Amino acid sequence: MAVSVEILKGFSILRDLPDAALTELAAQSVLKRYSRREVVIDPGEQESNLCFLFEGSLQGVDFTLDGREVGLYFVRPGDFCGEVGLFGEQSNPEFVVALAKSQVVLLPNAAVSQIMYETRPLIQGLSARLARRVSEHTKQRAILSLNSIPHRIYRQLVQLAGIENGFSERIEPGEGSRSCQSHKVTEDGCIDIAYPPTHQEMAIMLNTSRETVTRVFQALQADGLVQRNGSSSLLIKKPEALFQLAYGDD
Amino acid sequence: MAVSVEILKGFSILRDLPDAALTELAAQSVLKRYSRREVVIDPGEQESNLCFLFEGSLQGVDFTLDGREVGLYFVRPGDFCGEVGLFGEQSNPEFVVALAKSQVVLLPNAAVSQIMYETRPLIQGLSARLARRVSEHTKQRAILSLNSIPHRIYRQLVQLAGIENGFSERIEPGEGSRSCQSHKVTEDGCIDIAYPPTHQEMAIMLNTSRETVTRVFQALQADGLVQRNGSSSLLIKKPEALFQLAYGDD
DNA sequence: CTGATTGAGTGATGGTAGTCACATGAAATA
DNA sequence: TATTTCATGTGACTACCATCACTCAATCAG
Repeated sequence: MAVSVEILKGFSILRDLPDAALTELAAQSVLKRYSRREVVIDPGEQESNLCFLFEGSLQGVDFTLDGREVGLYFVRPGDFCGEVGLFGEQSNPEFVVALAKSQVVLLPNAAVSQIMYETRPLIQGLSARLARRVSEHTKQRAILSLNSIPHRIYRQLVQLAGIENGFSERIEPGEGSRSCQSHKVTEDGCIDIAYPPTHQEMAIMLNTSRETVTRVFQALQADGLVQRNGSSSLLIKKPEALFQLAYGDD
Repeated sequence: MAVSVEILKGFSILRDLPDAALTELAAQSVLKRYSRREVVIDPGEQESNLCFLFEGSLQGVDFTLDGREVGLYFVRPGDFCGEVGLFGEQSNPEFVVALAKSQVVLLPNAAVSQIMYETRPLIQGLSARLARRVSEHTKQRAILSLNSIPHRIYRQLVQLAGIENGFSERIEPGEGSRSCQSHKVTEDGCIDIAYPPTHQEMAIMLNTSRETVTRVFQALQADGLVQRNGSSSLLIKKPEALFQLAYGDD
């Protein structure tokens, strides 16, 4: 059941932990496979975990009273989620579901919360993650403020492609800057988004309807900006043009 | 310039700090008055502060490229903001402006970040605050997911009135449960919201236009649910009815 | 006391996208 | 291979609200 220390070290937040702590954590953690649509974090459960995504794709979602689904954030390989449940009284406020077959390393919250305040790099990493999550929420909120829904979709795509800081500096094909990237740059300058969200999943992130997402994608495909390859890959064929659409002042 | 230790102790996160740390912090902090519309936190500034709101009302806002303003959260007396800038590489991601004349205790970030990892109750309180901020973002995101804009406004009002958990248990008039409340319950069961946001300020929180907020408020006033008393008080006259409107399944 | 600024109130109008109702295609499961 | 489920594609219709262009009232500064 236990996971090797090496695997844990693959996640940046755990990299600088003392070996003793790492072995301890590794002994209590498990690697679990999830299939599409499976619930990874359920706020109802009292036993919650810190979830490190090894492979696949997750989404944080909230269900409102009227049954509507709200998309909160995506989790891509190399990142983790479920850290909010470690702090404060209440458990994690939202659900996390798998968007695709995924492999997740589960660290029991109890194990982490026991040592986190004693382990400087751990609490440092966790609170930095919280701060980053706030920033991401803010960024997403800014996207939602656009009242042109196509623009929301363009921006979300820019986000997913990881070109939100422009496309000026040339990115080398192959390995990305992070440990595991979810998007790869091909030789001809296209960006390949692995396990892209479905239209429905994008719709709930952007507060719009599935049909509208479909229509916008149709237009983008017609202009040759993006291209679907089955359900596991979305190709951004003209990143600069997409960026221009998303942020251009025309 | 310095602020008394007693004032700092009025804020729950600082209450449990050792006296030595408190005196140290008090020596470096200042109490500053802001008038309406003044900027309390500017992400551009490198010198940033942790801002404890003593009196008045603040709002976190983001400005998008196209000049649109986005409302992120309200800060009410007794609470603080600016904690995101303490963590991670980047500074605070958003602006905080005063919605009304306010008094704010400013703790320089540098002073706090120097000691926070050594001071257990401090890092504990700060990370709990971060977690709570994430939860609040999520809650606000759920409000935004409503596609009926009147409903968004009803919910925001319920939030401001502090009755988001229903109005079943009787709240005693006078003092609230927290140290400083921004809403008071009057003898006849009304709720008085102090320093309420303007229509424009609500509009940017709810991703709608000022005019629409005005029209919805008109309707609410016509039905006798709410009432304005000048610019510094908004009276919720029928909290149950408002709650029903916000969450009723009819 | 007076002009200026800021917040609130109101009508008219047009575009947009949500909703409903399907059809098609592609996986997954039997 | 057959059948079901899920994701996508598409049209028609209409409600809703953003926008613009104002007025009015209150508050503030000079």
